[in-house]
Amino acid sequence: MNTNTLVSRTSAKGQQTKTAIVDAALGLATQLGLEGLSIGALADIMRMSKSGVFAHFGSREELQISVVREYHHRFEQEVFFPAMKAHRGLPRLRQLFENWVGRTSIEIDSGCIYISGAVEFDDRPGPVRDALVGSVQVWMEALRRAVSQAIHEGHLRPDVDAAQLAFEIHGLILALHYEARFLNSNQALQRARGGFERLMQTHLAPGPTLG
Amino acid sequence: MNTNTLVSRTSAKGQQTKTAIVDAALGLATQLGLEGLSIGALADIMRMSKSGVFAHFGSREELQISVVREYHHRFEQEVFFPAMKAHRGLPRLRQLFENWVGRTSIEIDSGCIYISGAVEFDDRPGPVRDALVGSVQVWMEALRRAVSQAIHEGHLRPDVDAAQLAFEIHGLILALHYEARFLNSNQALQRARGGFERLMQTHLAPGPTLG
DNA sequence: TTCAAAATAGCACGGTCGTTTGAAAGTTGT
DNA sequence: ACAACTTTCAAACGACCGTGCTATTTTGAA
Repeated sequence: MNTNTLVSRTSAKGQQTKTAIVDAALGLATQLGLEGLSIGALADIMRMSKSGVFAHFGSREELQISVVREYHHRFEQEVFFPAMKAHRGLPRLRQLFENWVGRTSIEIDSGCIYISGAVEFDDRPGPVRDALVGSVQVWMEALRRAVSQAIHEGHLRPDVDAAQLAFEIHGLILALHYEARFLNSNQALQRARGGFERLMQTHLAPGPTLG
Repeated sequence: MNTNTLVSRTSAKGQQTKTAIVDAALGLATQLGLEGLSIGALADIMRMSKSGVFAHFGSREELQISVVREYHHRFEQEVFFPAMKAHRGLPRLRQLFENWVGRTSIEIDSGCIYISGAVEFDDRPGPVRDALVGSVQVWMEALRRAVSQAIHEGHLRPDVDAAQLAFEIHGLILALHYEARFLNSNQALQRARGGFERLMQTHLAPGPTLG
């Protein structure tokens, strides 16, 4: 019986080193950006030849896309899924934001490729940009859904515009990233948290739910 | 009488073409970022030789710094100074934001080097980063001052934290730039304006001043 | 153990980059 | 018009880039 299809022809060792390469590439990309990611530098880190690294992807673009996918996966694991354990509505939205802020804080030393990638690829069409936009939109949609649920659960006022609130939350994260990472402000974290709290207070539904 | 100092040795024609080069360089940098700014591409646009362009600056870094300074100058002219004609306090703050939003909207086709530069240079120390940080901080300080004045004029409540409010306004601009330019959202402009209005309403001082 | 397939290495190509050098062309004050 | 100076050019350098070859080593299953 033929266990191999025509496409799948990688050995166990192959996949193993490939994920190790993507791992290192993600580390490089969070520091230098997806555009700063070079196969030569990656080969040095991996102690491999350039062509050895290259063969796993076939092109630099494919390598960049692999990095985007890996980042997407980690973002899901560290921000999205843990927050799903919180109660639907305001608690989950709070947890979502807190996880997001936590990740952004960690990334003060390393950078977020959803942010750096947006700047690098906003004028550069192609599959890398498409992968980036796709990942970001999945996450944005999840955020919007969490806001909507907080409204429908009666935690936030029913006249709140979910997309508008998500936009403003996004802005807080972007400002946190900007001021902490670029301007070296050590107050940015509390500013972002404070902004979120004020945002929630403003939109809180009246009634039995306490602030 | 010696009219020339040791350093100043540029002719009228020299300055003229230099500013023309910086002009073109700014256009290139707003599209491709300061890192994407290459002397070869610039020479093609100017129909000059690479070394001809290069000679005006002595190094790529100096060219980038010249671009940052020119951007700073235009930002002052188009955002800051016009808003100073509005009445001190809330009207001036509103005008400041509106001019900023207007510039960011225009830059949806071209990019803001205060934003792209922050991403490109947040991990790259050196004189270019220093110039960028300096310019941004001057502007941020001006924004904070405008908020403070709106508080002291009695337009905003006295317990408002000026730096916190400036942070949140900054976030709205960043989100506008991100979603309009990268995600191609055509609602981002109204989202940013709406966020600002809600921000003002929330912090408005009670009393004779109407919303 | 053998053998085909997969992984990796070595090397070279064409390209772009910032920068240097040295000479030619242009400008400017006298 | 001449001389001093500035601006511009062409060419080349060394470094790095992604990529395409070919050969070698390693893997994994029969």
